[in-house]
Amino acid sequence: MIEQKRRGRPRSAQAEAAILKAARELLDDAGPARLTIEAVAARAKVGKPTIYRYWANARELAMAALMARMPDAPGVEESQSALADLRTHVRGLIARFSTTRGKQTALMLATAERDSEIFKAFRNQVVMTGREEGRAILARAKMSGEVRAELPIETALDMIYGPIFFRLLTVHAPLTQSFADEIVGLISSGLKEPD
Amino acid sequence: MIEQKRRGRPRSAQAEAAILKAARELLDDAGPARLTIEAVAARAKVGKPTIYRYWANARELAMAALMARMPDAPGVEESQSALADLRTHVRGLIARFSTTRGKQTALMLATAERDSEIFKAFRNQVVMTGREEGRAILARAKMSGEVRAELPIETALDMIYGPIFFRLLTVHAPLTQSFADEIVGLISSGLKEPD
DNA sequence: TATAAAACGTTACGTACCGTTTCATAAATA
DNA sequence: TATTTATGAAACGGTACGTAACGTTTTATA
Repeated sequence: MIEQKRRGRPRSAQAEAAILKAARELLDDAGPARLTIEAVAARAKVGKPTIYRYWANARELAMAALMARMPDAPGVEESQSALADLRTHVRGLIARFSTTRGKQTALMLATAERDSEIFKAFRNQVVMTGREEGRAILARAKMSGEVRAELPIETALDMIYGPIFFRLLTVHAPLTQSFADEIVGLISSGLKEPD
Repeated sequence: MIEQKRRGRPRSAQAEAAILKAARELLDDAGPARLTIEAVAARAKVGKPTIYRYWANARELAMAALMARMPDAPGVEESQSALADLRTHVRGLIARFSTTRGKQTALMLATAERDSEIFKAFRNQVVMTGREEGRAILARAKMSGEVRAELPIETALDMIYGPIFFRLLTVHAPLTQSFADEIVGLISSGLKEPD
């Protein structure tokens, strides 16, 4: 992809940065509900049309701002036990999502328009990359025999990410590190009486 | 509770019914986003203040309309195997929630104000009653020894409801009956190689 | 060097809902 | 009959939307 030089005045990277910065500040100060285009424009000292040139509406802008914020998953180093790595992975996941930003991210994910492009990008970045790592760990666990070969990996992954998401959104119970341990413990040993 | 006769003109049960009917129709035709007080008032041929006399805002009205719609859980009859009953329970859950109404309900749950009274009522009706049944089944499974005594029941419940909720909201994979079977299978047998 | 293209900030516009208030009217109790 | 409360209709001020028009600024191209 060669960068084709457009004819007229180039877009101001400075304006874009100011918009994203203002959006982030509004997310922190006032929450996603008060992230309005007009408020962002005022705060960033930018015209509304400039914002609409980059994003279609306030939701997309919010997702962009959150994407720029969410730290990447730290990445789990392989140890001898894949299940131990899984535990580390889930613990990290919970740590990252039990922040204000994490909650806002989950809420965004839950309420966004399902078929927009930005939603897919958002989902891919904030959910699916973490999921990739989980999938790799489980695959490794299969190889090493720590886990049975017929394990339905996708379902197992949903049983890891689903409960975290669930607690984030329904807040019926706290999202603690011990929850991570229980999830992994339960998924690895099942409910049956140990023989 | 004796019904204390109020002094003036009584509230019109007919108006309330018309409002709820209009709200349900709008949910079906246009989705939760287009359920506005003005649209409901126009459709129900009712004044806006009448609506506000019953509900504080459009979200509460939407929850009320959905509550009136969600069918109660059918209730699982006890069989000899508690785990078989659990499977029936989860299958029923998925059947009820993979409808348009189920999706709207999940969305409502995810986005509602956490501390409003109506939210608690809503959550209690659409989530917690089902959860009660799941909890009872798991307790029975403990009694019968189908499940080990140290099982963290609340976490196990989250690992049942969480994944369903997760797929409903992220739509990364379909919500099928076989998903129910996999969840129960996975939770009851764990990931370990069967010995 | 002139021209066309594109983005800029400003301002204004019409639309959609919000939640509230006012009003005359209807329906109940005291 | 007087009082009280709910009703539907209409209008209110307010917020935010998304778009269009404007003149200005910055760039590539002819």
